[in-house]
Amino acid sequence: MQNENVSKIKDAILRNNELFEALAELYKVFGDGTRVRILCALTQSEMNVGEISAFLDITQSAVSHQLRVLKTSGLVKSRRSGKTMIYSLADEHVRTIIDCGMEHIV
Amino acid sequence: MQNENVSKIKDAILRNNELFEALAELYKVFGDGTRVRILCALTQSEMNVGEISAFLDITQSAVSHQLRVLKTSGLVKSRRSGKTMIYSLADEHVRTIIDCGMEHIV
DNA sequence: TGAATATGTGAACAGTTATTCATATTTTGA
DNA sequence: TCAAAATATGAATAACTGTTCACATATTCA
Repeated sequence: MQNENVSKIKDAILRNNELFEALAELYKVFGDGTRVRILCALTQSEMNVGEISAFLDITQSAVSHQLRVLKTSGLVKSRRSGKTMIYSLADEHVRTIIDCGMEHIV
Repeated sequence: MQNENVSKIKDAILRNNELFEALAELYKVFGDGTRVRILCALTQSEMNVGEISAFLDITQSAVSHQLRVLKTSGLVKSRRSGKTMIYSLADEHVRTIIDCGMEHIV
């Protein structure tokens, strides 16, 4: 009886699309080479847009567009420093998720 | 001098697109609601195509298409049992990656 | 203030992708 | 062997996404 309820709860959770959609949305952000490279660069140190652009050899515009995606999804944060905007990882989860994926690849 | 070399190595790695492209490819697979739901369903127990289709209320064809993606990318494996094909998670990494993402959401 | 530098943004285009529909393939059981 | 059941697959369509280009915005410093 207890087990039956637990099972029902599990089913209810599994049928709940919202949570999985949110999970998929998160991974979707990681599912782009440019964004992953930006995130990985930021695991080393914070950088401004120009530095990211030069370091990864990606157009400034493309970097800016992707930084917006990353910021909107809460993976990076930014602060202004004079004329430049300095970006950094929003929290440690980002590092963890990257490591987690790397673990599977290597 | 040692630090300089380490730094150069880090740079070399960071500039290496292939690894990050592979990482992005992996996450791209998780970046779809249907696939995530299938994977999550399989964390509970192995299932055949019809069961997955009924359980998640997704067209048999759509499930089959996505299972192929999941299998090609090494996230699920399958075995035949009579007329049905039973799918299950390929390894524990899948569970770990899902948990890792969930951790960030909740 | 105004030029220069750094970054953000909108539109457009090209490429990718997920679903559906129809149909092919494979296996079982009579 | 043949019909039925289960799964796979190819083509087509619709929707989404990343980059580029041109330009807007914002900040510094002379």
